[in-house]
Amino acid sequence: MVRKPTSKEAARKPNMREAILAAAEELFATNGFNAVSVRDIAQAAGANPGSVTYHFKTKDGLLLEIYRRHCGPMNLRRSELLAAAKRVRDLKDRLEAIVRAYVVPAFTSGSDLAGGGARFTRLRAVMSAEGNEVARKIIAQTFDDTSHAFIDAVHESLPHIPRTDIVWRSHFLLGALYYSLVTPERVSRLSRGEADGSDAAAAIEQLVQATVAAFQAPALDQAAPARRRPVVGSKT
Amino acid sequence: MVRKPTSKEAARKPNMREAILAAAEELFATNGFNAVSVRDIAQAAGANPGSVTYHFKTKDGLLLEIYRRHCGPMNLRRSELLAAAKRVRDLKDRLEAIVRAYVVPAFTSGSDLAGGGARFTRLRAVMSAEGNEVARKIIAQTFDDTSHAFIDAVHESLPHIPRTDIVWRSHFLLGALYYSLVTPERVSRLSRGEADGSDAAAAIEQLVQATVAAFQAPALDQAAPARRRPVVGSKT
DNA sequence: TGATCTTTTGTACGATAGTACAAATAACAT
DNA sequence: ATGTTATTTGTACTATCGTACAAAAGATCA
Repeated sequence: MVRKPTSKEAARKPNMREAILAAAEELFATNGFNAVSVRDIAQAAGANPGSVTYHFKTKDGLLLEIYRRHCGPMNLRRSELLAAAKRVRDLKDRLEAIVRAYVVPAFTSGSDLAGGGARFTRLRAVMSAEGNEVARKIIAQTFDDTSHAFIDAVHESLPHIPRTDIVWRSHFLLGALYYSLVTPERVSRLSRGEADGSDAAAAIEQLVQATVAAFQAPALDQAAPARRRPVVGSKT
Repeated sequence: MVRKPTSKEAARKPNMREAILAAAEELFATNGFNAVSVRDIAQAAGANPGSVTYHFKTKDGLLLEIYRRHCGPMNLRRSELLAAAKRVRDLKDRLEAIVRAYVVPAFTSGSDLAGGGARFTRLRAVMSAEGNEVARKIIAQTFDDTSHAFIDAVHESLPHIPRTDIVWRSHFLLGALYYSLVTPERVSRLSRGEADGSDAAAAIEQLVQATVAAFQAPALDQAAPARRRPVVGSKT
């Protein structure tokens, strides 16, 4: 006979574990952690709820595995791009390359995982907003090294800017990046259709351009609040 | 006996409704909508779960009321500040004043409500990330006018920048603003204690400075992608 | 004071949550 | 084919969810 489904394509789903991971990633990224039930995930993956328990033990374990899956590749990609960026001769071009090294992997995945890194980055944004404990721990111990490397690289390109300012500005970058992935439709809406918020390439270019300019802004010398500013009572 | 609690201060809580609103605001802003139960809110407010149902009917109704409470005052404040900003003579100063008019009310409340607008803005950030339906509807129909007015004002200050770019950059501003309120501790951590992420005044100054620079960045002419950029394969 | 209205409390109900676990099934080495 | 392991299914348990509702308590005013 020709070919019994011997080796691979035996079951309906070739790899249920992957299907569950992908479904969970998508659902978590768009609805948050608590709004999504294990049953929702199972259904989206065409699996049985018990199967989720089998593969990942708990719902937290599933989230943990999603992070484990992506963190390595994405940070590796960032390191590579950052190393390449630091070799750029022209100072202006170098800063742009550094920013790009930070932004691009967040949009275009750090591995061959289906759907790209945009989905995972969006998931990180949502978990961050929800104050998810599992995510917080992983984030701090996995991304801080990368963030520091990025901040240092920017600082080397802009030695006259205090490190504090660079930290703030790179924080703004991450916030802008997250928000672009969380509510892209707002860009389309506010631009009255002239721009497409879910166009990753456009988002990257806009983000890089804006961020480079922000980094290059004059330092904020907190020693001299000399110049009077428009009065806007600070109640805090 | 001295004084029976005759008129006002009869009940232990002078205004339970307000206490519930405040507690819900705080809990939603830090944990998200779905992670917080009505019982959590009631307990934090020193109330009975049934009391929440009595005052707000449903959990969605409670969230709705929080928005109703803040949206008016905050947008009013923004309008006032924006109007004042548009009267600033110097062009550079005007742009800064416009940005400040957008940022400041988000941090310092649009009313006398305890805790300030920072908490409400953080709540908006979290709801946005969670894709909350109730919030999405209100946001679109309540804040879009303000956003358009802001974008128009910036555009008038920078006529040579395409409106599309302004939209993107103001979107980044909102993302940065949100993120600063959601995870201020990250700033403290990455700056190794040199900066305090929860210092609202510092956040405002940094954000305004960076955003003004971003707005002033050269336009992104999508007609000419002439100049070669560092190669970073776009998988999307 | 007593009648009426507002607010708070206590309890309960149905739905759904996460997860445990035994039985059923598929995959595979021998 | 058979025994063994890996995976999937089905079901069930307990906890908690949002919310309804009647009774208690408090406030208001004739």
